[in-house]
Amino acid sequence: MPKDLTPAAFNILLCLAGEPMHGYAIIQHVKTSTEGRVKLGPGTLYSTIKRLLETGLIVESDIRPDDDDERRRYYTLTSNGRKVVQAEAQHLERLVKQARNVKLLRGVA
Amino acid sequence: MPKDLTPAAFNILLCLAGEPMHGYAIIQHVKTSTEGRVKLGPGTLYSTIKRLLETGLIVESDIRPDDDDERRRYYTLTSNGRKVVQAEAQHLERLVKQARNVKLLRGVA
DNA sequence: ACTAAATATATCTATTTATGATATAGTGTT
DNA sequence: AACACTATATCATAAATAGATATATTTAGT
Repeated sequence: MPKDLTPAAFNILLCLAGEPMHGYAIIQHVKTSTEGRVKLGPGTLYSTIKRLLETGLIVESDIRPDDDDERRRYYTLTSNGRKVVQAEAQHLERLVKQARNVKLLRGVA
Repeated sequence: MPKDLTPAAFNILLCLAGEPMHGYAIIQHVKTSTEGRVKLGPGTLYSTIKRLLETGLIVESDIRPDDDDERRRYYTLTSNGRKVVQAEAQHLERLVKQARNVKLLRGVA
């Protein structure tokens, strides 16, 4: 029974579900895609990445573009990581439906 | 600028957006409405309620049914609490859309 | 070439949250 | 009376987050 993801972990996995990415790119991707609402600091980012590696939800990959910045470390979702982030997304979807049911959001439930 | 809600705080406010409720009822409501996926323990519940009272997102109300259990303490959303939970719901809605965009969920974005 | 800003990862401490156990007591059922 | 359930509350611990600091590389401007 996978206990559910912290907000930081979910945001990171959501990025990686799009494409493999390195840490710094994740910070910026989260920042722009949420229009500044979510700011991952380095402390949260790297400690969460460490945890995600330990729990096998992501792995480091050596695939990278030619002439890429050597410092970058790329991460990809594992198949289990994908399952877990998908389950969390479904959970959030249900919460959003509930929010509609109590008129916090417009539209049909 | 209201920093965003913790998962526990969001779940509690989402309950109260439906109707005023007392603590123990919130625990059970969250449990049943999430089909057991979210379990609020007493530690998380009461410390989060305390915080929500301090930040003015909820207030205690003395309105209760006749012959109700005296021990119960009912809470209601303040207008600011409603605004904050609504903003968080909108944020979650965007995350769900992103999840659809990367094919973690089915359906149209 | 020199400089400054941005990129990139990593660690550390402090603060904030979450968890689970324990405590206490009222209520309802058999 | 005994028991399970309801109801709130606190405590100690553990986990997660935030923000500062450190270090080094890369890129852009002058």
